[in-house]
Amino acid sequence: MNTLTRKQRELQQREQLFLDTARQVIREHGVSGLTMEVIAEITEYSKGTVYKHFTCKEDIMCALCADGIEYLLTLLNQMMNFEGRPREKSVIIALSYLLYAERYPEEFDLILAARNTNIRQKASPERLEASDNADERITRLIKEQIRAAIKCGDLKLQEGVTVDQLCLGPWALSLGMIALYEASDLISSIEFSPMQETLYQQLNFLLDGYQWHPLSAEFDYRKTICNATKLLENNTDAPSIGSTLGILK
Amino acid sequence: MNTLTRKQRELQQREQLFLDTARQVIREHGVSGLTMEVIAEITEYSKGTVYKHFTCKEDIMCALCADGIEYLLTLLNQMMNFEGRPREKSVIIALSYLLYAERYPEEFDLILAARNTNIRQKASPERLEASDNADERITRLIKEQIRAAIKCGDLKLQEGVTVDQLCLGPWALSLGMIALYEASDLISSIEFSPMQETLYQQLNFLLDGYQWHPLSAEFDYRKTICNATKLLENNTDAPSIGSTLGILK
DNA sequence: TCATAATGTGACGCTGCGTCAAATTATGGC
DNA sequence: GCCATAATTTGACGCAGCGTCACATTATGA
Repeated sequence: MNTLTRKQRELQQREQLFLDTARQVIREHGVSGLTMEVIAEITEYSKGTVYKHFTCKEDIMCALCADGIEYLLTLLNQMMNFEGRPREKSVIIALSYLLYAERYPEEFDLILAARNTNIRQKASPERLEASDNADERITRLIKEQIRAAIKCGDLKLQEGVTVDQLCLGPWALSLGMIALYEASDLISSIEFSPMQETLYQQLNFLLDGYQWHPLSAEFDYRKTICNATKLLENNTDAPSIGSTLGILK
Repeated sequence: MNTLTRKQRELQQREQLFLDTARQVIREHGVSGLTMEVIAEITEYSKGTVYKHFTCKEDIMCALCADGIEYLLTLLNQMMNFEGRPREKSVIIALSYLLYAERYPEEFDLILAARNTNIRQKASPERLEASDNADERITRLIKEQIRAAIKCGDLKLQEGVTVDQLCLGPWALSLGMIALYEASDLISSIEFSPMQETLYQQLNFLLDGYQWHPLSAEFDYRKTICNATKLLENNTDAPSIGSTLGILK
């Protein structure tokens, strides 16, 4: 029993090592620089061993993606403890997604890619489930805010509008905005203001449209953001995301 | 001179043939089913000839993407002739993007992929420019509506908000929503209502947030959509997108 | 009719994925 | 400590698909 758990621990550690290595490679050379060979070389294991953990490259990508969201969640959960109106918290959630993307654009490529049919078709069912799980936890967080807002009267569900749809709105807006900004060097027809600014503003418009109180005209969400951002920035650097080993500096 | 233009015409025709073939392959087998070999085989040319037209696979993907947007634009331009308030037209633009994605999900994968660094880095400068060009024309269309709305008093630009930012909002919302719905089978934590319904609703909220009149409570945009949708559906099937040859049914 | 230029071809080399038989290492009974 | 057996690790191998280029084919026009 003891032996077994030690083995399992070692396996888990190695898996984490592979993932950290993969993440590092992606940060340095982009998703296209990630190959199974490279992971094996850096970790000084063989390709075969890497394949004991992951069915294919796409499997690693999905795992990284889920891991990233998981990490975001730990940060968010910390932040959710502060006292504040539900709308404040919603804004923070949406923007933290963006902060993550701004800090690690290569990894955000992953988050977009992992929503792509071709990737998902190849990844193993277990990874997909893990990925789904991470998504679920993040949507739960958002939905909690919506429900809280409804409960305290800040928000009223209009006829024919569901909580799930309200959850999709800011999510889609953030995701789409990040995707567009990632490609902003390609899009010459738009003058791109700082992404944070634009998303903040559009998000306010959207939530104002929901009639989610306090409306942006009645409240200074900038202050909320400012505090939360500081909190996040202090934290993000600490450990390599998802790594308990800190092998990769 | 005459010979030269004939030659050029032939070249152009062949390029279109390659593109149509590639599109067809993607529709049938997804982006991952697209290989240079397959295109060569189907068209009964050799790989080398395909490479005379496109520098690499990513180059074809970018070209297809630009072509798709170009096609969307021709449809949109037709529709823009109807009498209507600027907000009506904006809603139509955003939703037609979605209709295109719903009809050809494989191709929408392309639109997402073409915004991805790894693809863009490989494509040729010329393709990127063509792609940028298509984007520009579509943003111009959106911005026209915004400016028209400002001019006729339906919309007032708030302090610190630019036309470009207002253009990014609905664009990001649509793009993000489509991306999320593409992955909806993976996301079990959300109950997905029909995508059109959700996007329509969220878009209304966003534009209401802009205080873009007439507000959704004051006007039935559903009717606008309904008419426009019919128009689009009749048209979309006619020619294979971008193809003047109609070789592929 | 033939020399020359333009165009098209597919065999080839390369990279990176994923596999699997063989080598290496760990385990546990004596 | 020794050996049989099981578990783990390895890297050579086969394969697919990309992109190239020397050669083959076709067009041009003198």
